[in-house]
Amino acid sequence: MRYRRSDVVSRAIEALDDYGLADLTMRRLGTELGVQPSALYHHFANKQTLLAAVADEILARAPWPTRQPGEADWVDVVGDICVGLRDTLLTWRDGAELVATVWSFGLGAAAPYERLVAALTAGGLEPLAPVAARTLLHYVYGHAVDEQTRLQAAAAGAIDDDPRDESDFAAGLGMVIAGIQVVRAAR
Amino acid sequence: MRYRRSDVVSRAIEALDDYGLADLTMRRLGTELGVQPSALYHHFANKQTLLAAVADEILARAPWPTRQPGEADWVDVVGDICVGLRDTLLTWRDGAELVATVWSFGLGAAAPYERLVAALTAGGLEPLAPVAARTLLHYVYGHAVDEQTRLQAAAAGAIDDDPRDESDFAAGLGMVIAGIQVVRAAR
DNA sequence: ACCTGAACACCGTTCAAGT
DNA sequence: ACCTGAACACCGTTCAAGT
Repeated sequence: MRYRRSDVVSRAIEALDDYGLADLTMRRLGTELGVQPSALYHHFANKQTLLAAVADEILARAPWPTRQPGEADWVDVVGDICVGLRDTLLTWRDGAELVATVWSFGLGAAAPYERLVAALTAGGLEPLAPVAARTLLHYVYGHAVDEQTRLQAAAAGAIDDDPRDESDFAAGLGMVIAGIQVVRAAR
Repeated sequence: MRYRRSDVVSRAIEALDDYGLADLTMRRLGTELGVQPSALYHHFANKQTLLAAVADEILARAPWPTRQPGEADWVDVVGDICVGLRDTLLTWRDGAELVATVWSFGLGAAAPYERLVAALTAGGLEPLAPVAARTLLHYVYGHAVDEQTRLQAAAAGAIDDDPRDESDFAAGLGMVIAGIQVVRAAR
């Protein structure tokens, strides 16, 4: 019954996918591990820290985009990052909500931001890179949270299923990227 | 000690501003009103419904933009709506988080979306209006949540104060609006 | 180093009963 | 119509003590 920090994180990801973020409690996770809830506080200072580790692990398991900064147009590299991020968020139940929250609180999940800033900087977007990266992330997280919430609400029968397909995400992403190109050209 | 639904909502807004969303509990709100927590369930089916009513009331108290659809360029009307929405969200503690969540769950807070769709439609943006409106809202909510979270984290001394001024919001908003213009012209 | 056991100070929600 | 009182099934977190 002796666990390492990484074991707890792995189990937490499974519990997230099985029960959802609202039911990912310290007590339930303890039960899942066959351990008292208080034992978790040996590995993590508090629940927020544990959730940050889960968000980071979700991002670490994401596949890396094939086209690298420098190899291709920044528009393609940035598009790859955003599409890949969205896929990863939707892979795990409540993944978008969790990662967005952890990032907002500044506790972790910084990888997508850093990758976007790197791609934009390599594309010569400095000094616009930070604003552009955050704008892209706000769009991706906002869209993914909406989509995931709607999917679950529909599954629970709470609201009628109003399906918006993947082209919806691509359309909005196209707008944001086009906007970045315009502001860049206007400088 | 007899309250109407609207009295409860008003008190809930004050409690939100005083204690924050995490501490806006049914029990605390009951105490605030001098009433048992169970009494609140006479006015609202559950906490989610109460929070939706609070979000709607926050939006109802927001000042309306001066320039109306048809009177001015859609770019200005849309800009007014987004700036006004951001101001309203930042006026109340955790306002951005609350309104964004209620909207995501489809329980309320639909006014900004409807106003944006109307402005975009009046500007001849159909059939792009719904995608454009959601993209704008994802940006505004994402940015406002970030800003509010950072302000509170800094106030609590959790993270160092890394101030980003209002021009940061305007810069991102300019990108999104420019992107909408591009996609429109490309059709 | 890792965990137990017990406690503290809370939650949202239900429901019979009161006025 | 609006509220009380009591209960149910939970929370996150702390901390002395065990191995």
